[in-house]
Amino acid sequence: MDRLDSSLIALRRILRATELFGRELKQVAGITPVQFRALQIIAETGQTTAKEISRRMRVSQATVTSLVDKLVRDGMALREKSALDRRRTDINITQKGRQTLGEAPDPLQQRFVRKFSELQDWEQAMIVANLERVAAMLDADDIDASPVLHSGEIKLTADP
Amino acid sequence: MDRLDSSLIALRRILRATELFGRELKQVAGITPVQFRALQIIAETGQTTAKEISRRMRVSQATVTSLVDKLVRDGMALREKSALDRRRTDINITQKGRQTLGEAPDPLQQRFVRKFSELQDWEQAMIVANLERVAAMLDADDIDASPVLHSGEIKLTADP
DNA sequence: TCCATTTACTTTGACACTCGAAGTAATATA
DNA sequence: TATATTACTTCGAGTGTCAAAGTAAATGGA
Repeated sequence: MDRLDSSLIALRRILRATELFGRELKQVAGITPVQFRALQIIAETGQTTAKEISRRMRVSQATVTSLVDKLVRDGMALREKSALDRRRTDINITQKGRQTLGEAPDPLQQRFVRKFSELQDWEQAMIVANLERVAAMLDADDIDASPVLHSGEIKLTADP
Repeated sequence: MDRLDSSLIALRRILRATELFGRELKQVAGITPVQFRALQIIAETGQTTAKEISRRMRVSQATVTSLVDKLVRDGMALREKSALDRRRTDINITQKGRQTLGEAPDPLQQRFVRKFSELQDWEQAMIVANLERVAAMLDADDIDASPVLHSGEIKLTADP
């Protein structure tokens, strides 16, 4: 088998691992990766707006509404009309939301973090360089993702 | 920013690129990545069974049924009772299905393939080694994916 | 041969993610 | 003030996914 095939297979394995992780998260923490990511965004500052989630996750506002519906339903978040601009709805994280975030295993990332940390310094550097190179080859180099291993989040480097 | 963050970000970029590719494919070719992958499996031998698709994509048979329903609805595939074993349903690809496969851009993979092919031999070897290492760190090393950049396909190394 | 088991697949009902289009409410602007 | 823009929700719809239950066919004893 040639190198190209090997590289594609390795990529697929990486994608597959994240997919399986999603199911794991759902089972263990009772929250889906997408909801988890939204909750993370809310948690960053304790509150945010639908618009902001929509922008950062790159999904429509309609999607955010249904997403937040579920978080509210499950007691992880609260909606509150903004006092400053009453068109806005501030979305706040609840105690339970924080707890879920804290307790959710994020097992894929933990696994990776643990193993990565055990590597020699030069090995880490090499892996980072190669991963970045692959990302660039996928033409994903116009985006700037956060250091969280989840579907959804994305930030344009030249964001307004 | 430390190396760990950098590596996670690079991984996220890779995941994100495949996600965006999925939407691109849907827009351009009118077929979703999952359906595309199923069609590819059918196309490999011209026909296959639901069981086989289920096994290779690692989804339940119920999912395969609804997936194939859509392919049949869209004229990409046909069901036909097997003559040998009448419990079975052979799923055949149609002319239109082949055409879709042929014309679908699969842009992410092409992009990657093109750029990867331009690399020096030793660079390719290094990237493969590093990707495989990362895949192993994600604990995905008990699986053996096919050289196709899509969600879904997966094959156990110790498949019966 | 006959019945129980296994195998292959479909149906049903359910949930999550996603969107576009249309609607509501509030702010900004000309 | 009238119009436009912004922020969000609602509604209707498509896709992916599964578990559980059902149907139909083959297989393997007794």
